[in-house]
Formats: sequence, C-alpha cells, structure tokens
Amino acid sequence: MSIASDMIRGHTDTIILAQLMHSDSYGYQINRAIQEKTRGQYELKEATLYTAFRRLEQTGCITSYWGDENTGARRRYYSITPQGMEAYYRMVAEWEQSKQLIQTLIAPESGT
Amino acid sequence: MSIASDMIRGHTDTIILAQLMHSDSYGYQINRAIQEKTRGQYELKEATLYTAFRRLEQTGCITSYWGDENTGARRRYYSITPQGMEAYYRMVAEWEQSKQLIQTLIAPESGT
DNA sequence: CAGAAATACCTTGACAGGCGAAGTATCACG
DNA sequence: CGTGATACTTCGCCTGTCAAGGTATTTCTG
Repeated sequence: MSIASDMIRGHTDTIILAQLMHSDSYGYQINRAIQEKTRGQYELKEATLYTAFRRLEQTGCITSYWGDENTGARRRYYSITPQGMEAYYRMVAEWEQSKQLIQTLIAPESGT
Repeated sequence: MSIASDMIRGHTDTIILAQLMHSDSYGYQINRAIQEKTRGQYELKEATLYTAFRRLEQTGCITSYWGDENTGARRRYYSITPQGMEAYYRMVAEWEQSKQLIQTLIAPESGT
C-alpha cells in the first residue's frame, strides 16, 4: 500500500459508511469497490474491515443480515441505519474541518 | 478540543516539522503557535508532543539543545535537520495524496 | 513572605485502531 | 484432487494518543 495507514486512521468508518450510502453491500465487495475507486492505491486490510463492521454495528450505525445466495460462499450484507447516515454526515463535516486544520498546520510558513 | 485526534493522527510529526521549518523552537512555544494558528481549535497534548520529539530525534529528523536562558524555566530547543526537511516535504506530498484519496472515498456517491 | 499561576519539561500506564497471520468454508477449473 | 478465488472470522502485536502525575523556575498578588 502506498499510503500510510495512520493517514487514513479515523476515516475507516466513514469510508465504509460512504459505500453503504449507495446500497447494501458486503465486506469483500466494499473492499473491491475501494480498490477500484482508488485505482489500487488503497485497500482495507481484512482484519481492519471486519473490526470496523463490528464497531459500526455495535454503535447502531449499520445492521447486517446473511445473504440468501444458494451458490458461492455465504455473504454477510450490511445496511446503513438512519443513525448511521447521521453519523456519516457528521463525519464528512468533521473531515472538511480537520482538512482545513491540517492544511493550515502543515503548510510551509508563508511569511518570512 | 473540537477535532477528533484520530483525524490528526499521523500528522503530528508533520505539524511539528512544519513549525521547525520556520525556525528553531521549543515544545511550549510550538504548541502555542499551533493553538494560535488554529484559533484554539486544536492543541497537541503534552505527552503527545514530547513523545513526538523523541520519535523525531531518534529518526534523525530533528536535533535538540538546551537554551541558554539565564532566566525562566529551561527550554529544550529543537532544530530541523536536512533529513527532517526531506521527511517534511515527503510527508506533505503524502498528505496531498491521501487527501485526494480520502476525498474520493468518503464523498457521497455522485452517480445514481 | 506565602500561595497561586504561568512557564517549561518529563514519565508512566492504559487504551484504541490497524493489521499480520492463521484458520474456516464454498465453488470453479484443469 | 490441488489450486486459486471468494468470503468471513479471530488472535495477538504494535504504534500513537493522552490522562494523570511529577519536577523546577519565575512572577504576580495579597
């Protein structure tokens, strides 16, 4: 992976919720979508992904159900809740704010 | 603090290096500069700050020396090294890249 | 002068999130 | 039957943050 994970840390949940805003999905698919969107520059590690699912479910942001595929491996689908949507919007707003903050703080001193 | 630290995590070192690009400085002053720059929206916790100094010194990004104040509390000044400058430029570039990435990933699905 | 507050630094221990590694199970292909 | 892709899960380590506590000096205030 080309991007340090500490850069992404704290955005994992938001990234997952963003995917689920689109439609219900399952772990593997979400991860592939992320890889495609970033053209291979980023992927969630499986352990990270499933840890996040559990965290999000515990906080009521998503719910899950087993897919009824009668072929292939079983899939656990996730669905975003209204509460999850609210959290998503809040997190995006926080991102916008912290983006500005970081920008301010790491930019080279313009004066002098 | 209004901004979640996980959002800033991974940028602490860059923020400190950015301050030192300007001029040598010491812990307390750096932290006050950060608070001023962000108008109180963000501050580094002392433990975090001094942990970062040690990390940066160990990796050769900064060097330190005791100030020769003959009044007031002693100050340990930090100076950025050429290696630190290199690291700084690299980290800023990484930030630009990860900023784009995160933006792509957390933005609401535009299609559909 | 005593006490508080500001300046300035340092350490310890706990916690949370990311992730390497390993495991389970199914299906397709040759 | 072995390999690889799909798909999920758990365990334990590592790293960065930070609450809490400590030290020492100076200045301000009554």
